[in-house]
Amino acid sequence: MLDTKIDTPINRSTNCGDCELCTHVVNNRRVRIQSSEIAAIESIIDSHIMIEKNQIVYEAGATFQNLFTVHSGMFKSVYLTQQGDERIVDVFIPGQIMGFDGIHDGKYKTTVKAVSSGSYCVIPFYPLQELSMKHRDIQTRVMKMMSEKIIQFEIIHSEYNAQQKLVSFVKDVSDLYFSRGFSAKQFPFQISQRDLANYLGLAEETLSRVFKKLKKNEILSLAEHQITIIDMPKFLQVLE
Amino acid sequence: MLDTKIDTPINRSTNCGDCELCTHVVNNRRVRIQSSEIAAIESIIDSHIMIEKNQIVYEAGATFQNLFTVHSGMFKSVYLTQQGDERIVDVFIPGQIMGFDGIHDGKYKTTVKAVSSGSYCVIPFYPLQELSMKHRDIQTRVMKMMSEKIIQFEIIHSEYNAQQKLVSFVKDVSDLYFSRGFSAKQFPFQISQRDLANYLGLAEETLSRVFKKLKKNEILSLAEHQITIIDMPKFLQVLE
DNA sequence: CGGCTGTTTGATGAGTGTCAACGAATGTGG
DNA sequence: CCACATTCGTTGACACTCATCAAACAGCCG
Repeated sequence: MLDTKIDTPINRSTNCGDCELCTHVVNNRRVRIQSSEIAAIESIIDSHIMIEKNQIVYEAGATFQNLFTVHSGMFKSVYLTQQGDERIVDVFIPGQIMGFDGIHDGKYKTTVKAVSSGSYCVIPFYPLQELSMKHRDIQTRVMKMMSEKIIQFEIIHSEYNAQQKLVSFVKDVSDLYFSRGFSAKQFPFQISQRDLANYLGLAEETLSRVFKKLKKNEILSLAEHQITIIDMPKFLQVLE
Repeated sequence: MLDTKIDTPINRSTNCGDCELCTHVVNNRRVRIQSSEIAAIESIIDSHIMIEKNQIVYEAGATFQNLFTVHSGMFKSVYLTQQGDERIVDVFIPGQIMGFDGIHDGKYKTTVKAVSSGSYCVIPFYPLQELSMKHRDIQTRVMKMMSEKIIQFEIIHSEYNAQQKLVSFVKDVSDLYFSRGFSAKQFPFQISQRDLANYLGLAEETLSRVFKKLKKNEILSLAEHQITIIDMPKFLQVLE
């Protein structure tokens, strides 16, 4: 993997037409779909809504109407268990689509909140479906995005130890930034260790100890809400 | 939950028009979509292909062309890790759709095999897409099924102990049978404990001990490839 | 400055994985 | 139909990862 570009650390964002709806990955790089279709999509979306930390994008139980795409910042999807505790089931970074869990029965199943301040776009679903009836490629894109999410979950459901869980998550974020032209080795990381531990199914203390160990072994460090992958080969070796 | 019907144990199957493509759940029961649309779907599918235990429905890496629906029996979806070991990432029973992991980039990501002998139907994807361009409801059904799968994975990714993992799986199977008019308390269960342990992320020995404990506590028993839920309230209590 | 929230550290134990071995069930070939 | 091989499930002993509890520390904001 090459490092082509290192830019300002906080809230790097996608341009319109760069989210998953309008792009797909070829050789680790994002490529746009046809511009006529992008124009059609742009005509229905509502762009760049600013949001503060901990504010809500959509709430579990609310009527499903929209999909959303992250423009900048990081978002978390929270599921409330029957026992009443919150479990973070997904984390989103710029370009990713949120809201697929609402399609099934017309109600969102999770609550999505901003982890840090950021911005997002609104994609009204029924207009999007109208477009899908006319543009086959748009229908295909939506299904492909959902398929990708299914694959992501199939493969996550993996038997990793604590260190591998963390490294695997950091690698996913790294890959996503890289596919959008940012540095794979250094990027913003605003999610709290508490939230991350919850998402990875670990105790907060365990996660803290794993970070410490990774820093001691000069593999990875976290400082000022910024991840630095110190030694990429060693980093990747953790997952073997 | 009421028990309306107890039938022969092995290989109970769905009728055509009863799989997830043509039905949705209302109040724990499956209801069919419009018959004109079912007819359209039936015109493109290839029905009731018999298959023996361990035979392959589709293989990881093969070109995506079809979705599949289980008609009878049980199927497993196997992912080959980079280290070369097999992890079972999903399990399917009658009515469920297989193959969504192929849409994303045109290649299946997992291999699907029959756990027991059974039968399945083939749904060619591009003809299905053609239908979706004309029938909005069909497009919606496909997206809803994918959404349901996403939700299923979001919620699985849960922090259960060994006993809860098993009970949760058995409950999912029970619910699915019940929604199709079969007994919720007694149903066929042909998957091997090895496969099930793999799927649940447990050691085979641990799973065996959990079954033993559940039997001792008169909650659940497994005999002759048949699950019996002995005490439904106690059974459900395990998940609290 | 005090009161948050988020992170770190240490001590301890429960839950599971691993290893080894055996028994039960199932399949196979003569 | 029997003898053997193979897969599948069971049991016990042990080690290890990680959750839990308790407490202190660091950073941030009013």
